[in-house]
Amino acid sequence: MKVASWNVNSLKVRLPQVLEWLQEQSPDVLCLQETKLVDEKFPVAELAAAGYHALYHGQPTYNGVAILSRMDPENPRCDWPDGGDGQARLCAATFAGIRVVNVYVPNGQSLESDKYSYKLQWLERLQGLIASELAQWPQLLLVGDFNIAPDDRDVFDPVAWGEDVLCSPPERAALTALLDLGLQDSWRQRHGNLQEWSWWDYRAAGFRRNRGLRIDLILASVALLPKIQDVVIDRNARGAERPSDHAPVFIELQEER
DNA sequence: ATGGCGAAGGGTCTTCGA
Repeated sequence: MKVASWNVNSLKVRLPQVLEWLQEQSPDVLCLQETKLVDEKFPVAELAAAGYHALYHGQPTYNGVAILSRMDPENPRCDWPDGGDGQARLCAATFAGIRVVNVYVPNGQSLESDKYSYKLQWLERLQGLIASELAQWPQLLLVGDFNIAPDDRDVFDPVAWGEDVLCSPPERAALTALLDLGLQDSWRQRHGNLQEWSWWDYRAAGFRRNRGLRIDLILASVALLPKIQDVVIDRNARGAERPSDHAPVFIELQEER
């Protein structure tokens, strides 16, 4: 099974690229972040024509997440048990017994911002949600745009970036707390000390100069670790005409037999 | 050289992203 994650920075703009990528890579599941679409405008028909079901959870202008899948999504859920806070940043479903939780973690803006404390609160709530999901589905993938570079190997210039937002100790501790539930950063696990990025700033020729961060992650529960065949960041998509600033990331799992 | 791009909504600019 192939499960992918991609922050598309507006599905309205990026739909042609998404359809092309689905055709080219044929993932079983593609989790999207920053769709920036209200549900009424989600391109259900175009994706169905490409052979994909869609579970989507949007809002006007900001955020928005979706899960596209070959299989019908089982036990779908969007947002929190209490109904959330109006920010469409989470959806989940089960495919062939594997729970896929798709998140768009708040950016945080700066350490002084209210958005930063919201980010830390959001991550703490996510920890509770993942604990309960794991209890029900030991085979779990937590994927998405985490807006956290796990450590300095995931930053093009860690000295310049320092402990600023995306790299601050409290954010990294929140990520560690998630991992401590029984998850691993699958790309890092597979690739040792390799340095690749999943996001490059639109400004300052970030992609051309390969100045980026690895903030789009696929966390796999320990029950899935023996099944991992490969984990890939597809930087080709970032070089497209009118690209998202994020590249797709995907994991390939050995099929049950 | 600390700003540079891109998207959205609304409207010729502001806010946000990371």
